[in-house]
Amino acid sequence: MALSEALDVSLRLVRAQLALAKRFDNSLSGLHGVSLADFTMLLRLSQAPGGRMRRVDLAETLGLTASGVTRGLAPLERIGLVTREADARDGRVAHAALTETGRERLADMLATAERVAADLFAEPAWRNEDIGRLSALLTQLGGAGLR
Amino acid sequence: MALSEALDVSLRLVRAQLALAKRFDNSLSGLHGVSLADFTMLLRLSQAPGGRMRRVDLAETLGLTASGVTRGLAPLERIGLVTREADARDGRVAHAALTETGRERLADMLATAERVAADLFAEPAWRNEDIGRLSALLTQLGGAGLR
DNA sequence: CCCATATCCTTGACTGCTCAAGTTCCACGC
DNA sequence: GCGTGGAACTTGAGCAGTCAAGGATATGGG
Repeated sequence: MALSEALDVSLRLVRAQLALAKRFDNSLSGLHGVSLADFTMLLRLSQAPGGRMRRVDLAETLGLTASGVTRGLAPLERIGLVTREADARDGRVAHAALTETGRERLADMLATAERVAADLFAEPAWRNEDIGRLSALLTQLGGAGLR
Repeated sequence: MALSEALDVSLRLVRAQLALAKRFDNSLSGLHGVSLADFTMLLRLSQAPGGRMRRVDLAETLGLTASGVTRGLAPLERIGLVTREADARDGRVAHAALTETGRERLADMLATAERVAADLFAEPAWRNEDIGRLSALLTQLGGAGLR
């Protein structure tokens, strides 16, 4: 039973992500005690103006539900990398904000994540051009095809 | 803080997979009551000679642990899509085998999965050439860089 | 033959997410 | 001012996977 190339590439992508995520998870948890999901949360926070975001917006950019964010943020708050800040104008919203410690620890995590990523594309010697191509194709897929 | 392209594309891939998997999950569970993981298991089984595989080999090709396979297969056995078969020569190994029902149901699932995949690459009108390129790049990533 | 070691598989405890329900708060029409 | 609807968030229950430990069977060396 032959699969179409579209389905084949979809399954290949799922499989690749599984292995890739494991690599990041192993390095990050070994060296910093955080998961890839934790790291991604912190990174997204750091990219937001002021290092803070409404929790619901954080969920949106991460592709999680609001409750996923609540649960994921809890341990990061407990260990002091993130704080919860109330909104002055809207009593419903709570912001998640990187602490100074969070920013410092994130810098270390980022260094190891960069190393893992570099290793990943170094093994069969990727050309920069191909990394860019892959990036463009994934963006095309994620941008319009997925919602 | 600028990310390297290698790290950026890694995170993009993780994010794309999340959305993509949700799409497949929604269609498959809505129409057939199975998850994408279930579908993938059945599909891999169907690709093996005789529609049967040692459970440990199934784990390997799926990128799961043996215990993940045990847990994932259990409900499929309960609803009669898969059976457990003992090995005559080696008492330790158990095979998972597609039943006739499993084969029939899988054909339906495959049709909807194909439809989802086609939709995915139809929205911004992918060129066949680009799908092939993406496939090749993911293979390069999954083949050597990840294990 | 028997013991040591290794392989296959399952199970218990845990993690990280989901969905559904509930709480609190805002905004709007009257 | 006051209900009504909706948005932001949390919480309980459940599902899908992990790891670590354990049971059963195979294999190879004395």
